Amino acid sequence: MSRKIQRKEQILDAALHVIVQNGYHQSRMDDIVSTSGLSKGAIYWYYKSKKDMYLDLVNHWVIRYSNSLLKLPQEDISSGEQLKNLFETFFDQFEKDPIVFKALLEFWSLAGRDKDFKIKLEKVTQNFIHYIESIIKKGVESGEFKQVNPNIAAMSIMVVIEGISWFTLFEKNSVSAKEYTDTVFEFILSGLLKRIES
Amino acid sequence: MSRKIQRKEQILDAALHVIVQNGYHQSRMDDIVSTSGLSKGAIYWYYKSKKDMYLDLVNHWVIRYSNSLLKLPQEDISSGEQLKNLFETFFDQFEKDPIVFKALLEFWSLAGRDKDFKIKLEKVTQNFIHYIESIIKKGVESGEFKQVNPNIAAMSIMVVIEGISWFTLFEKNSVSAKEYTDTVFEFILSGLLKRIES
DNA sequence: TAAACTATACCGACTGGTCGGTTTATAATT
DNA sequence: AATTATAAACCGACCAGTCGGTATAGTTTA
Repeated sequence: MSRKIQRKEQILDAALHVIVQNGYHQSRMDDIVSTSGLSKGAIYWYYKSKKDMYLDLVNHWVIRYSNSLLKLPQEDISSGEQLKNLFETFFDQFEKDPIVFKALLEFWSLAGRDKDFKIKLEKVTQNFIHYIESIIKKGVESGEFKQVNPNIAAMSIMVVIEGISWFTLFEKNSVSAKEYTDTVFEFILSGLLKRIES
Repeated sequence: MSRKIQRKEQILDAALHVIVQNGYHQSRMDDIVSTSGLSKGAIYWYYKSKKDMYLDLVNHWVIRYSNSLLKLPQEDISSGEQLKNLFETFFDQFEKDPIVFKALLEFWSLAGRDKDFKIKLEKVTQNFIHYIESIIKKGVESGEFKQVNPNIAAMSIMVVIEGISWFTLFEKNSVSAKEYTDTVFEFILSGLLKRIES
C-alpha cells in the first residue's frame, strides 16, 4: 500500500471517530490532528478542506459496502432468502461497526442542507435500491412474490434498513436492534410472499 | 392568548424555520432575530440561551403531537384500522408540514451527542411507543393479531414512521412518501394479522 | 411605573485555513 | 559509495473572521 493511501486511511479513520463523537460542524480540524497523530499541515497536504476530507470519507465507506454486497450469493437461493441475507449483512455490520451507521445518520442530516453531500449520498442510494429491486423483480417473475411495484418496495426496504441507525440512539443492548431487524424482515416478507392457500 | 405565549410562539416559529434551513449549530441567533422580526434583546428576554430556546421548540411540538394522537378514535374500530389511522395521521402531518419532520431529524442527530436533547426525545419516544403498544396489545388480546411482542412491534412501527423523514431528502425521486407509507403499512399489517384459513 | 421591548456596540473564546520553514524520500551526479 | 539536488511530505504558530452572549441607553406598552 502506497504511503499516500496509508496516510489517507489514517486521516479518514480519525475523521470517522471525530464526526461520530462531535458531528460535522462541531468536529474541529484540531480534533483530527490529535486523533490522527498527524499535523495540521499533513492533513491539508492530503485534503484541501474539511469538506473535501469528509466527502472522501463517504466515498471510502461506499466502496466498502458495495464490495460486501457484491460478495453475497445471488444464485441457487430463493428471493426471500436473498432478502434475508441482505438484512443480516446490515445487521452484522451494525454489530461490528455501529459507528458507521451513526456517521451515516450525520451525513443524511447534512445532505438536507448541502448539495455536495446530497449528490454523494444519492449515488449510494441509487446503487443500493437497484440491488434490492433486482432481487424483488426476480421474486415476482418466479412467482415467489406478489405483483408488487419493485421500486416502491425496494425504497421501503431501504428506509427500513436505514432505520437501524436509530438504535445507536436508544443505546440499550444491541439485542433490540436484532429484534427490530428480525421483526421488520418478517413484516416485509409476509407482505411480499403469496398467501399459502390451505 | 397572553402576550408572553404569543411572543414565544413568534420566536419558536422563527426557530423552526431557521433550524430546518441551517441545522442547529449552523443556525445563528441573528437569523432568529431577522426571521422573527424581533430584537436580540427580546429573544434573550424570553430565553436564556440558544439551547434553552431550541429545547422549548421540541416541547412545543411534542405537545401538539400528543394532542393530535389523543384525538384519534379508540373505540368501535379494529386494531388494524387504528394502526391505519396512526399512519395516516403522520402522513397527513408530513404533507401539511414536512418542515417538522425535517426538524425532528435534526433533533435526533443532536440527541446522539447532547444529553439534554436526548432526554427530551426519549420522553417523546416513550409516550409514542406506549401508544402503539396499547393498540397492538388490544389486537393480540382480541385475537385479531398474532402473538407478537408488543414492545418490539411498536418500536419497529415507530422507526418505520420516523423513516418518513427521509422523504424530505428524496423529494425529486419517483417514489412518494404516500406510496412508502401505504407500502410499509401493508407489510406491517400482513405481518400482524393472523392468516386467514380458507 | 414596571415590564417588555428596540437598537447598537461590543467582548472574548473559538477555529478553518495559511504559510514560512524543516525534514525525509528519491533521483542524479561524481 | 558518497555527495548533492530536487521534490514531496510534514510541522505548528499565527491570522482573520465568526458568533453566542452581554451591556447599555433609550422607548413603548399594559
